[in-house]
Amino acid sequence: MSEELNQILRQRQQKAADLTDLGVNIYANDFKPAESVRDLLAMAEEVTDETEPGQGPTYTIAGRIIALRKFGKASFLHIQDESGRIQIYVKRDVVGDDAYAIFKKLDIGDIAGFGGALFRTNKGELTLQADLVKPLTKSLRPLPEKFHGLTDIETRYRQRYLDLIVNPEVRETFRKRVEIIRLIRDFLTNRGFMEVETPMMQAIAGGATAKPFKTHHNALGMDLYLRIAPELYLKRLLIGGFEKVFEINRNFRNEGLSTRHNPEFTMLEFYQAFADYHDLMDLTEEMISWIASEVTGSMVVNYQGAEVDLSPPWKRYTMDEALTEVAGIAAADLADPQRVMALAEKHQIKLETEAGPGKAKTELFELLVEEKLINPTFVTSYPTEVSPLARRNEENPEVTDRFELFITGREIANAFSELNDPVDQKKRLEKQIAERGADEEIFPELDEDFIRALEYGMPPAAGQGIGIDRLVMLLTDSPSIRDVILFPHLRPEKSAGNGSR
RNA sequence: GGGUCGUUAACUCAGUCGGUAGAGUAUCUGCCUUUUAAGCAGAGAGUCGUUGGUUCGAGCCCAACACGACCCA
Repeated sequence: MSEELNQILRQRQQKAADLTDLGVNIYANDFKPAESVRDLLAMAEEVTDETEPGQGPTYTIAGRIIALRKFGKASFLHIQDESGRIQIYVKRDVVGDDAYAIFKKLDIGDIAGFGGALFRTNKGELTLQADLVKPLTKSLRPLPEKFHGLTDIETRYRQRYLDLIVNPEVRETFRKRVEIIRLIRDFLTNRGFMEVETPMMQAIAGGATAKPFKTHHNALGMDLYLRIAPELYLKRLLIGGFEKVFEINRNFRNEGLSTRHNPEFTMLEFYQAFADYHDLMDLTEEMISWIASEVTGSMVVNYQGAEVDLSPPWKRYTMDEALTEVAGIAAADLADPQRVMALAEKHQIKLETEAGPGKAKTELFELLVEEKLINPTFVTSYPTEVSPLARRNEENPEVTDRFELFITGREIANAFSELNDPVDQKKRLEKQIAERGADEEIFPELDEDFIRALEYGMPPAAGQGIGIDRLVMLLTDSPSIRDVILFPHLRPEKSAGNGSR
C-alpha cells in the first residue's frame, strides 16, 4: 500500500492542515508545563467529591493523548507523560467555541498541553478540567489498538518508540535497567573503585576468546577491531598504579544471535589489586543480592516461573564437585584424564585434536551441569587449559583460581585471580595461538605490549566480568536479551515508512 | 548453518473443501455536556510478505526467496 493511498494517514494530514488553517502551530515549542502528571496525582488527597470543578488551584501539564472519548460539546481524554497518566475533561462551555473547535481536531497520539483545576468525576477519578488547550505536536500516524496494544515482536523491536509509548511494562524494564547500572556504579564507587574508559577499537582483539568485528582507520591506514573485552587494558591500569578500577561498556562479538546473545552487549569488568577470587565471590554475592533487593524489593525473584533465591551465602562448587553432585559423574572418573576423554566421547562431544582433558571436562560441565544451576552457584577450579589469563592454583597447577557464576542456568559472571607472571602468560598465549588451527575465534597475534607491561610488574589482583544484559534479564523477568536492549539488532526491513511487516 | 512455526486493514486476529476478503479496535459522518474497552446509527479502509508454478479459478496447494519467533549447531 502506498503512502498517499492510506486513508488514515491522509485524514491525519488533512487535520494537520485544518489546524494550520485555524492559525495553530502544530509543532509549537512555547508551552512549558509547570507540573508533571505525578505532581497532579500527588494532589489526590486535597481533591474530594465535593471539590467544585473549575475551582481551586490551577496547574499546567503536557503529554501524549492516549485515550479520547468525544461527546458533542464535551470530551474526556487521558494524557500520558513520563511520570504517569491522568484524565482531562474538556468542556466547550469552559474553553470557548474557538478552542473547542481546535480541540476537536486533536487525535489519539497527539501531544498537547492543558491547564486547569482538579476535580473528581462521578466515578471518583481525579481529573483536570481544562480551561486551556494547547496543541503541541500533531501525530500523523495512528497508535496501536488500545485494548490489545502492540504485541508483534518484530514491530516492538524495530519500532521500540511505539513499544515504549503503549507498553508501560516495557518502560518499566528499561527504567530498571538504568537503575541496576546506577546501583552497580554506586556500589563499586562506594568501595573505592574508579570508573575508567578504555579503547573500544583495538589493534589486537584480546582478553577473551571470540570473533571480533573488523573496521579500518583511514588516516592511519590500519585495520582495527571492536573490542571483545577490555581486560588487557584494565590490567595495564593496575600496572600503572590504579588499584581498583571498573568499566561498564559495550563489548562486540561477531557471532550468532540468540535469546542470550546480542552482537553488542554490555559488560561490567572490575579489577582489584591485592585481592583474590575468594574476595570477589564475597563481593559479587553482596553486590547482586543488594541490587536485587533495591530493584525488586526482595532477594527472592521470580524468573520465568522459577523461584530464584539470591540471599547470600551462595553455593560454591569446584568444577569436579559440580560434575559429581549435579551430573552424577564418579570422582574417580574425573581424576583420570583418559576416563574424562572417554566420557566426552560417550556424550558425543566433538573436540579439537589438540584438546586435552581440561577442555573435555569443561565441555561436559557445559552440557550436563550448567542449565541445572538455577539458584546462584559459583563454580571454581576451572582447568588451566581453558583459562589462559587466570592464575594457576598453588596446590594444583592443572586448575586455576577462577570462578564462573551461574544463575537460572546461565553464565552471569566470570572471574579469577589474575596471572601476573609475564613468562607464564606469554607461554600460555603463544600456546593458544600456536594451537588455534582453524579456530578463527582465537586472534592470531600476541599483544606484545601487554607482556611488556606485565614485565614491569602487575600487583597480585583479581578481576571479574559481569554480563549486564543477563543480570537485567534476571531482575526484570525478561525471557530474551532483546527485551532488555533498547534497539536490538535485526536485519533491515525492506521498506520502512508504511508500517509494513 | 539446520529444523519447526509464523507473515491477511493502522493495531489485535478469524478466514471451513481451492469458488465475491471478514470481525473488533482505530478512522470518517450524524446524534450525544460526568465518560473511561463510552453509547447508538451509518460509511470508508486490503499488492492476503515477495516472485514464480499448478488450476477454469489460489489468502488457501507446490517451489524459491525475504523478514521474524522458537529450538538445535
